[in-house]
Amino acid sequence: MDYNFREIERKWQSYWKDNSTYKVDIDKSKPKCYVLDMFPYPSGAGLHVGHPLGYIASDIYSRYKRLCGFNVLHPMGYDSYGLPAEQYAIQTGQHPAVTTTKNINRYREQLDKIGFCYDWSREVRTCDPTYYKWTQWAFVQMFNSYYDNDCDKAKPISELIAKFAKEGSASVHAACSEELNFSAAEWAAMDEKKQQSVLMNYRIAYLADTKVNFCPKLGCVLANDEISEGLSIRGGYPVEQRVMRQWSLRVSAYAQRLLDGLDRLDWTDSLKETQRNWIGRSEGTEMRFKIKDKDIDFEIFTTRADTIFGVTFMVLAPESAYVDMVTTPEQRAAVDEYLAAVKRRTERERLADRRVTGVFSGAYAINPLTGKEIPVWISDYVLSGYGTGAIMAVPAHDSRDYAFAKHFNLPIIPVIEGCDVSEQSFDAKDGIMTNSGFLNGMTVKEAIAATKVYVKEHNLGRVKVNYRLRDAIFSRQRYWGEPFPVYYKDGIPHVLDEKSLPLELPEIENFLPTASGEPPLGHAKNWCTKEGYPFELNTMPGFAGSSAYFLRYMDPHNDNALVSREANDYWQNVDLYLGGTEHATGHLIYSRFWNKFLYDLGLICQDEPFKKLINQGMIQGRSNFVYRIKDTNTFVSLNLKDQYEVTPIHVDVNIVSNDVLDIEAFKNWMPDFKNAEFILEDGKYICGWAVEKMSKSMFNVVNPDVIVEKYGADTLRLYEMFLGPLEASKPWDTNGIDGVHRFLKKFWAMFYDKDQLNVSDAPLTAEELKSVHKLIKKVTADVESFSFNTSVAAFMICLNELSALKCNKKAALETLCILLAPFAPHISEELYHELGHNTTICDAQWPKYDEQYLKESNCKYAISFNGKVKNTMELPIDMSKEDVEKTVVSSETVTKILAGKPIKKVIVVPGKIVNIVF
RNA sequence: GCCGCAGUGGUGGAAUGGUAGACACGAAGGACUUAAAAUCCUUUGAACAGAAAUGUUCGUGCGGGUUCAAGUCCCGCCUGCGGUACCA
Repeated sequence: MDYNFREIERKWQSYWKDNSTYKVDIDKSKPKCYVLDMFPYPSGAGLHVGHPLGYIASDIYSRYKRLCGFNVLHPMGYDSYGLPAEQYAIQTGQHPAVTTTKNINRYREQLDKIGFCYDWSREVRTCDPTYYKWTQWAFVQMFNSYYDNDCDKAKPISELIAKFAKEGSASVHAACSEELNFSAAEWAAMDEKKQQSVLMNYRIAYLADTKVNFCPKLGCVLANDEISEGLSIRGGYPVEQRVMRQWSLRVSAYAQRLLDGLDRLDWTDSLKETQRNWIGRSEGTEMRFKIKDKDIDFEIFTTRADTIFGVTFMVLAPESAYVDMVTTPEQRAAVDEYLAAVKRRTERERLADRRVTGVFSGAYAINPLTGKEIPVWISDYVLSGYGTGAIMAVPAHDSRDYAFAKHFNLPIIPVIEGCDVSEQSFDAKDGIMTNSGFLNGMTVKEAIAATKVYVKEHNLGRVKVNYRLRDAIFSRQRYWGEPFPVYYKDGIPHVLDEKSLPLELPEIENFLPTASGEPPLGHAKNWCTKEGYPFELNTMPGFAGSSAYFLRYMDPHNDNALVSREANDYWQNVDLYLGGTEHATGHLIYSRFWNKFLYDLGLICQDEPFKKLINQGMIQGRSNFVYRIKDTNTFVSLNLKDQYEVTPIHVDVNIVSNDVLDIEAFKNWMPDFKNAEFILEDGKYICGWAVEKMSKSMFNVVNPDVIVEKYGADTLRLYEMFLGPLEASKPWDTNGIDGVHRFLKKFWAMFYDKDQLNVSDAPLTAEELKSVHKLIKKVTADVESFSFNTSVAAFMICLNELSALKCNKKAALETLCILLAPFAPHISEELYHELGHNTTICDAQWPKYDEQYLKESNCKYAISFNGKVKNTMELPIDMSKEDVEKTVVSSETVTKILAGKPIKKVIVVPGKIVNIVF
């Protein structure tokens, strides 16, 4: 019987399903291992061949760990709330609930064909009320918490209220939007509304007027990580700045912990670096500048306190509150005009057009160190959201200040010895200070430290750490998301109590977003509490549901808690997390924040959610082209195309095989090509190719179902791994798949003859044992280090060796089955079963290799002369270094090659090389 | 600009400082076959020499260096990819 992968795969997939083979429960007798894939958005396009890459890798690891005796949690679910799902629904004119269910079913169907070992009984969907109850619950916890900077953790807001009542704000060091100062008496005097608005300043989930990125086309605000270069990542629509009353999460309170936590994680350096950049810690000095003749001082932030003697002007961000305070009557008109012009510009225009603009405020500030008067300008190159929204400008040593100074003809004073600032600024942080009073002669580093001390001693400011990381804007003016468990009473937001959760998303007819930003939930009927208090109309963003799903998998059906203490104590956190790099600054920041918050509340036992993280590469498309001769319906093969004037046309890669076009299929592909004619080479039409993004419009989408149908899931799995290193991006190229398929056919044919297994009970010979143990060693090491491509190659080598030895022995097959099971579970399961086992291969044990079989009796030395290898020689393995040297040097070949030349040195590396230097 | 990663045959890609190109694809030749498919075998980095076995030289983006020995380590470039950016 030939290798009938269709029947084998169908058989085992239904067996695993019927017997719940991969269902896991807490089992304290075994060590746990939690292997997780980033769960997918069920998009309308279904899975293409790139999606399963990471899933296959994690599946291999899960199966391997299971065979090693671990109790492996390997779940899967769907991130089904949020923009992508809703956009798809809008585009197809259907209700998102309908399309989401449909898409999920399609995903599941495709996933099932690949033979994953997911425990589907633990599936979660973020749009399911039993799931989002816990998303809402977490929000309530955040609303009821504040961040205490003294203990560096989140605490109940009730403790803060008690402190306010006792001693006012004096002893409170909490993360907040704005520093407030009030006494216990003042607190007591505040009415309910005032107190609530003060508390809002401290809550971890808070409501505030915030400058947001609003995308009119999506009808919705977006978080910073959802935007790139002024355009929305989803859809690529323009984004503008607006001030809106929005819910936010105080992620910034966790900036330092998010940064510190990275050191303890087994993630790639590049990903950690991306997060470090995103968090953007910068240590500097906050300094107070007085305005001349006015009782105003304002603070600036700088990392280059050393350059204070080079300050020649100040710049305020246009949105800064100081603008209004410092502007002189004479300059009022000019300033107003400038502010209006800035406001008109969209974020995108501002980014695209970086011309220097600005206006003089009329005011002068006093340099606190030199006492000199310096003009105060207003310009949009200073950002209101970073630092204090005001800077001291040192044109000699900052390229932006330099451009501004040149444009407006402001003085430039260099303060570092020997630098030339006639053409450009000198930004480097090294050199010796000059023109700088008491700093003269110091290095930049010393000067920064000295200035900090000076500023502190003279009470001119303080040392300050700034972070680029902003609070996460948490409201979306969209329908398809978690409703906030919030109602308004006299305009004051209140959260629902736990018993009333979940607050279910109401059915509405018109769920379309609006360009003005009115939330669609405004259309919902009776969207209020029993008492008639209106509910919040915004919904939560996409990352809400994905921020704690890894915890829910531990205990997915628990009605009383997000995760029980018992389940969390056992499963702890994710041992291996697999997904794309695109989540580096979004999901992977938010979920770490969310997890740390729950940890602070003592609800979970680990403060980092993902111990090890691997980013699988993207699979790009490999497009094929045909070449149409201009103004004809004739197509010319690739290598002849230069003789004609041709237009390349994308052709569906599914009708091309090894770059050879299926001409009949092409004629039937589109009506236009029905009567196409061809100029062939060697009787074939060869197509051109290029690597592009995998997309429908390039006709280069390859669907995993098609591969499974043609070659089987085992071949697909092996091939995706064989394609190259897991972390590398690579084009999908079907050209090599035959080789992997051939391997499985050979494997089958070697042990299966006619209608039955043809294996002997004979023990393995030394050579066979060596081959098998070499494989065990290699595959074990490779799987541990995620080098799946080289382990596939190792299987092929071993099979070739055994085949050359005509080894169709039971002992060899059994070991091969177990080793191959993680990679190609169906064929392994079938052959394992045929060997007489009546349990699944999951009950087998990963084999251990034995060094004694790998030992060689002889050892091959490479003999090199001056580093160049000229010969090899086999010598007994137990020979001493000295004896090897003697034997080699006295050997005939060496004597011949040396021909009497004197030997300077002989280097012997045991088992490897003998180098003779002459 | 800054940060990170990479550059090896016709192709995808292997190589704890120790015989570069494993394994696979493709290609060429051969076997089986009426033929094709499938399968199997041989060759396959380049150049030169040789009837042949084989030998010689050159070869991991470029230029230097360390070393008996460098794809691998160090310094200086070039190119490509990814991230990020008026962040003071």
